[in-house]
Amino acid sequence: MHTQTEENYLKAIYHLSSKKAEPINTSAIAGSLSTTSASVTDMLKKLAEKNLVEYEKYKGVRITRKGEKVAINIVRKHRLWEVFLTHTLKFRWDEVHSMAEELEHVSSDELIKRLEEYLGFPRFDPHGDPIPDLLGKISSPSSLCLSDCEPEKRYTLTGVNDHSVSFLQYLERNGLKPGITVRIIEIQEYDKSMIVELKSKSKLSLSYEVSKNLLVKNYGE
Amino acid sequence: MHTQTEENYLKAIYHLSSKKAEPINTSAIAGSLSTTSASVTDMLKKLAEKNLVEYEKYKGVRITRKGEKVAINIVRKHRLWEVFLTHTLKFRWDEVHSMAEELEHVSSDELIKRLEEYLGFPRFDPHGDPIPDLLGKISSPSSLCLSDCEPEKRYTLTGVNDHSVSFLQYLERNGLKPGITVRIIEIQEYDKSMIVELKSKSKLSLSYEVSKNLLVKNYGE
DNA sequence: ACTTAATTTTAGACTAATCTAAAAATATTT
DNA sequence: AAATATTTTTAGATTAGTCTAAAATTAAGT
Repeated sequence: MHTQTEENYLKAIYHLSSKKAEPINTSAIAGSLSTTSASVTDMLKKLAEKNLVEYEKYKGVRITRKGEKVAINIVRKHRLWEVFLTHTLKFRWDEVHSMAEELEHVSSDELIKRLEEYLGFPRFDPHGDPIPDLLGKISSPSSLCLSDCEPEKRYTLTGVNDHSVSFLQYLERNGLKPGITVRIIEIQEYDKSMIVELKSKSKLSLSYEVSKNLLVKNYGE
Repeated sequence: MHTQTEENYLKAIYHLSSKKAEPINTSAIAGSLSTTSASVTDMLKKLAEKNLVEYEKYKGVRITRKGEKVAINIVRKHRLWEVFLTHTLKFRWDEVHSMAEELEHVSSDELIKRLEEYLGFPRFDPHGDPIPDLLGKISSPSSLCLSDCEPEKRYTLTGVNDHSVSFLQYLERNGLKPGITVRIIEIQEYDKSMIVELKSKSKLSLSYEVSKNLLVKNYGE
């Protein structure tokens, strides 16, 4: 259907579109794919030719409905494979990204349908990101940040804003996995760091930088 | 490590080496990869450069120890993914080949180790072909052909010689899956066709062409 | 052994994706 | 608004893989 490279460009443009305002400029895409602006320009022409993006010289690019459908399907595959790798094969959540980057390009849609069914139609991947369904519908993830939460209450960890391996490994080392419950003991005024208690009764100090990158929902919801 | 194309060439040369006598000639490789002899020649030079094959102009090619290691690892991945697709995701055995052709190029060796463990260290794929272990060791598959078997005895179906989709679908339609038991009722002298009885007591006539392509072991062994 | 046939390799060209360096367009600063 | 800086695009080259058509080599047939 489309080459792996085309799929990676579309995925990058799709992700950038949901963060920054459109249109997306060339260098942003080059940055997120670790390539040069010259290469991006070439590819944008090709994608525009196929009606996957709307591109005007020097004006940046926006993804079309058609391109978005392709991108969402890649994201869907990526996140389902991540669930498979953590849930079925017991990889840690900081290990799965690069493997899923390869698996997401395996073409069969029937394969991914069966995988989804086998995994029990999960709605979120191990990092708390929502998994698009067969029609491309995406349930909205929790948008509540731990940094905006109140002392004394309990919260369930649902996802992260920072997907970097180093952050995920930091969480892993401190027993902070998705699904886990924390109770905020107190918030320090001077640096906004907070002390939380885990289920195991052990206490943990989280910097503002960390709590800002943790997504939660109210306990019991 | 190696490109997908290089891996496919090595796999083809490896498979040809186990069927025909070495050295393997250019057109045989071209045939099995549906490409041209010119392309094969180019690739052989590149593989020879990397010490993956021994190649001498006009003399054909033979795979090296190093090349064989790479090829066996691809075969290992291919067959483990086939087990996953049939066993875990419930695909029919005639459906899995093309998907496994893509999955076999996913690079992570750790992934395949975990998959093997999850599947319970299967020794044969759904078509009865042996799965190389981590060290490249391959247990020898059954080499007993149903066409060489005797009337009145019972046999367990273990594999096939012909891996074509049409043959596999023929078997599927007639309830002939690996693991199934058949009893030979009689063998016709004039065309060597045989009548076999399945577990369900239903009788089936198999042409010599079919029985020649079915691998079995003695029931109970 | 000599001619013909088949196979294999080279030569040259093409596509996809990439790069560097230079040119063009846009944005920013004073 | 002119000068400078930044961004983006073009131009030209490179690598991997592929092809067709022609040349070189090996094999086969009489």
